[in-house]
Formats: sequence, C-alpha cells, structure tokens
Amino acid sequence: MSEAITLGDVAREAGVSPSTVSRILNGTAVVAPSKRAAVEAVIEKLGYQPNVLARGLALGQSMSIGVLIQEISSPYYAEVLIGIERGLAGTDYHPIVVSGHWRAEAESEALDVLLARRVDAIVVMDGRLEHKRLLRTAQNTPTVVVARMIDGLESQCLRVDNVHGSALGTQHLIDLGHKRIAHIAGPVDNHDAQDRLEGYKQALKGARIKFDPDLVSEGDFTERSGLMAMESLLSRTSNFSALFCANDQMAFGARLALYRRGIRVPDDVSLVGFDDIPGSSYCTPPLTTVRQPSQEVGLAAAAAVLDLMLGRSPKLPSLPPVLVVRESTSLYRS
Amino acid sequence: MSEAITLGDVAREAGVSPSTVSRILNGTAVVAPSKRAAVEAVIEKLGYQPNVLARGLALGQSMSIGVLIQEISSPYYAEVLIGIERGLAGTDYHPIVVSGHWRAEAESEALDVLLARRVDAIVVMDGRLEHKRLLRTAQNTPTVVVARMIDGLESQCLRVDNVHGSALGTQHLIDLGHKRIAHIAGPVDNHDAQDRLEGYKQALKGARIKFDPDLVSEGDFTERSGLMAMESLLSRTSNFSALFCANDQMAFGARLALYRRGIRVPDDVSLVGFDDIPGSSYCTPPLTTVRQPSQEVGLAAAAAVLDLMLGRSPKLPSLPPVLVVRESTSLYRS
DNA sequence: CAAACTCTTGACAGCGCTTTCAAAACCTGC
DNA sequence: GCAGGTTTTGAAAGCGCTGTCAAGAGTTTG
Repeated sequence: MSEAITLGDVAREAGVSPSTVSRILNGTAVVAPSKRAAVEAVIEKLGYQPNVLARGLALGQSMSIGVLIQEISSPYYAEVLIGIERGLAGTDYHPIVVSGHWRAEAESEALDVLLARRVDAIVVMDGRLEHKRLLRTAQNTPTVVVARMIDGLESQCLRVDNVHGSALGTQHLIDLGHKRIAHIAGPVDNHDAQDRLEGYKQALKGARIKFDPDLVSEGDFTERSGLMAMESLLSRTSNFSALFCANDQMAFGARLALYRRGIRVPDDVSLVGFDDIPGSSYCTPPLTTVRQPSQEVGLAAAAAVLDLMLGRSPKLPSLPPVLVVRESTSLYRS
Repeated sequence: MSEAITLGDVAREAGVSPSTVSRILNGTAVVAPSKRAAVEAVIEKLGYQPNVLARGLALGQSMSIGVLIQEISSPYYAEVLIGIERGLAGTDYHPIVVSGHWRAEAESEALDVLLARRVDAIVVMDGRLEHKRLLRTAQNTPTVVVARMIDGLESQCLRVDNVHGSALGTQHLIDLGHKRIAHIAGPVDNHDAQDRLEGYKQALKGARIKFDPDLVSEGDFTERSGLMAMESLLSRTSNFSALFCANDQMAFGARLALYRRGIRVPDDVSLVGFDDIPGSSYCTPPLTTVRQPSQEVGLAAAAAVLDLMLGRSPKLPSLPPVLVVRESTSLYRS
C-alpha cells in the first residue's frame, strides 16, 4: 500500500510552495501561467488527488451531508436517496447515509456517527427519534426533516400531503362505485400512517359512507404485515369490494393474501396502494396507487440543505401526491 | 451554528493536557483514575464527540470503507449493502457508497470520490470499470470485488457460482417435465449474464434438450427490459411451456407481459427467476427463483476488507446459490 | 530614476487529533 | 532518606491542507 501523494509532494516536484499549489487547486488567487502549467503537469504526472479530509479539517467543513434513513432496503427510501444523490451531484458535497431501522435508539446512534464525522448538514427521513434531540441537532447543524413534522422546525420539514393523497386514493375507489372499502393502515404511531387513515376517513365522509372500524387492519408498512393484516381482515369479514392500503408494499402483501384465497384483483376486489414504488408498475396486475414524488422529495431535500448551508432560508416546495390509475381497480359490480 | 467542542476544550476544562484526554479516549495508556474520572465527567457535561476526520488525519486512516455499486435502487444491491452495513457494525468503520450507474466513466468518477476521501478500503460491485483501473487501485487500497472476476486479483474477487445456480433453476423446470424452456438473458457484456446463460445451456444439454437460440431474448436486468424481451419472444413464438429469467426483476417484467396476453403462471407457463430479491416472495404468484445469498455476500465482503486492512489474506467463502421453489412453477402438462 | 503602487509568492500558523520524547511524579529497597 | 527504577504526564511536532501576512518582484508615474 504505497503512500498517497500529498500537496507538498506536488509543490516540491514543481518547485513552488504548497500555498501556490493550493491556490491553483482552489482558484483562490491568480498565479503565473508558467507555474500553473508546471503544477498542473506535475499533478497529472503524479496522479495527485487532494485529500478531502485534510481540506475539510482546514476549512472546518467535511463536504459531506449526513442522511438518516430507516431502511436502505425500502424502495421508497431508495428513491428518495437517488433524488438526494442527484440533487448533490455537481456540488462538492457527498451524502453519507446511515440507517435507523425504525428504532429511536439506533437512530440516535446513527446520528452520532454523522455528528462525529462532522457532516455539514443532515437530512433526517422519518423515524422515531425524539423531537428534542432533533431540535438540538438542528441548532448546530443545518437539518432538513423529511416525512415528519417537528414543532419549532416547521420551515425545515418537508412533507407531502398524505391526507390529501389518501383521500385521492379512496375517492378513486368511491368513484368506481365501491361502498365497502377496507383499509390497511400503517403503524398507529407513525405520522404518515395517521394522515393516510385520516384521508381515507375524510373521503368516506365526503361520500356519506360511514366509517367502519371493522374494515381497517393495521400493518407496519412491510409486505409481510400487509399479508397478515389482510388475513386478519378476511377472517373477520369479506364484505368489502375494495381495499386501500397505506403503502404499496402492504398492498403487495394483501394482494398475495387475496390470491391465496382465490379472490381476484380487480375482478373481485379493487386494490389501491400508496407511494408508487418502482415495483408497482410491474406487479400483476399493475397497481393503482397514489404516487409520492419520491425522487423530487430527495431533490428538494438536497436543495434545502444546500440553501441552509448558505445561510439562506430553504424553500420547500409542496409536492402534491397524484393518483396513478393502473389495472388493480375496476368498476364495482355486485 | 455553534462551534463544536474539541478535545482541547475538554482538556482545559478538566485541567489536564490534550494528550491525556486523547489517551483516555483511545485507551492508549494508563492514566490516573482521578483524572480519568474528571475527564469523563467533562466529556459527559460538554457532550463532546471526537472529530473523526481530525483523528483520521492524524492516524492516516479515514475509518471509512468505500462501496461502489451500480444502482442504489436495485433491490439486489440494496441487500448486499445491508450485509456490508451489518458486517461493519461494531467496528469503527463506516461505509460510504457511491453509484456507477453501469457506466465506466461514471464509475471512474465515483471511484475518484472515494479515493479523494481516502477511504481505507473499497468494495466494488459489478460494473464496467476497466480492469486496469481496478488493479491499480487495488495496489494502493485494499479492494474487494464482488460479482466480477479480475485477472490478477482472483483472491479478492467474490462471486457466487452463477453457472451452477442457473443450471439449478433450469434443471428444476426440466424436472417438472418442461422441454421447451425459454430464457431471458442479461446484457451480453455482463459476466453474470453470460454465466447464467451458460448454466441454462448446460442444464439443457444434460437433459439432451437441444439449445434453441430462438428461445432466448436479451434484457438488461430491469423489469422494463424483461417485459420487452418477453414481448419480442412472444412475437416470435409461443411454443414454450417454461421461462427462466436471468434475474427476478426481468421475471417480473416477463410475468406482466404474459399477464397482458392472458397467459397464466404457472398454469400455462412456469416461471423461474434469479436472485430472490425481497419482492419475489410477495408477487403473485410468489416467484420460484434461484436465491443468491446477497446479505451474506455483503457480510463476506465486509469481513474480507477488514481482513485485508489487517494485512491478512481474506478468506472469501464460496456462497452457493440455492433453488427456492415457490408458486410460479408447476408440472408440465401438454 | 526613485517613489509609490500592484501583483505574485512563500513562510507560517492553525484546523483537531495522535504520538514521541523527555520531564515529573511516584515507587522500590537498602 | 536517597539512588535507581517505573509510571504517569505534558510539550511539541506532525498529519495534509488553507488562509493570512508580509516580503519580493514587477509596473507605473512624476
């Protein structure tokens, strides 16, 4: 493992001072064309790459943005991550991502990892980390919170309108003539899940369909939980013609439960999900769902932290969810 | 944005020298219990967190492991990433991941990013980066290559036996009585894709079924390409009763194409995929597939770089693919 | 042609930490 | 109670880079 080449090596080889090399590298000042050429030649020859860490130490900037997500394996987060990656492309900042696994304690440790690496800004996605901790962190490090609303940090929270999106999905079912619409909700302690349940209720109310608690079952956003929620629902009743799930992954699980019982989608029951993860357009039948603009969320989060670091107040666009009608829903027929 | 607390602050506050604090932090030497207690109290009180970057500079180690993947959105990579994350948990190392998007140039830039950050080791997954570049990099930085075989770096390449796995999947179809077995292959220039095609051929040969080029169609590992490949295949012939896809994502696409034509799975055609990504057990019908132990791959890669950094020669286990029979395959009936 | 500038350059301190080295403090035992 | 040995501790240098500052080189002007 040969030692890496340093700026000093370049300087010596080119017969100039380290300062000069630094200036050329950063364009901090004008240097004589001849020296510039010489230095650039040496850099090329030696294959020199500046040490970002050392630079960061000197500048008091690490040039990295911490991203705290819950599960890297979740397609939804993956999409947002892509957005962040793209939003940071072209800048000298790079994301470093850690996962919290939906456990406050693990999230806290993950946050420590980011802080210890002196990330210049943080994007926190979802999770159960205490508000206090988040507020304190935001005080010292520019922070943007996605998919959560933290009191006292409103201007740095980026959320899509889940209530509205959920109403959209439910309304679609209502428009197709369905009256008995079941719902598989997310974890009760999750803000998004609550909002989606709320949107479902609102849409029902708007259509003068009375809310029936028996028609809702709870999952935890995973496929597996969707399957189980569906089964528990079916064991209670099969008196429904449509199902709205709080996310696509649970919709997949539910769809499998239906398949197992020989209940056809959309012929026997219409199915609507939420998120529009990449797999949703390729399941059978392609899933009608409420699309969350996940990449755009990532893009916006990246833009926001960039703004924050420049001392500007970030403008967080409102990203409206939209209904994507595919093939898992059809007209109600008795 | 208040300034972060430094080791010096702690030292001053505790009335000891920075060296002493450092020693306590790292357990580098014995210090008087009284001072240790004092320092620890101050650390607690101030909420001090060591600056990993500064520490890295002094030590010549960044405490981070670079991971070059192709697409963060690919479920397969996501799984491997989880493995790496877990394999690194408990150490002081942390992964920093960059994506190459299957483009040699982008990969090269991504690698530069890692090198500029002076990562202590690198895990390269797949991709099209030139061997030369990889070899040169490996010379200076401990490197493990996953899903590729680089001449001259064999002992640091981790691959699963794709030929064997593919034969397994094909053989399963043969065992079920199928004779006309189609194949949707991956990109010809991809090593894994080649091996899987090879395995398919070998299994056919073993069963004395002659290979029919008309029955293979090429995709690029995405759902979309699977759909298109299937359509092009179907436009050519529908004289097959089974389909083996080079990965699960293409299997999903193919499955959709079949669905669109009203061809039932597994009743009309049996379907086998490769990888066993998380979604595969929750599609309808759950997909029979050849499981790649992706998390284990990540775990092994992590263990290997850790070994490499300690100067030990890494032991890369051979991780055999296994057939996972689910519900997308059934006995051949004419 | 010297005075008065302006532009380019290098020396040096410092970012937060570790580590070497030598001094200070503490032990032995005689 | 002190020589000799063993710990514990702090001063200082250094990791690779940037930024300040003042010196040096180069221009312009009266």
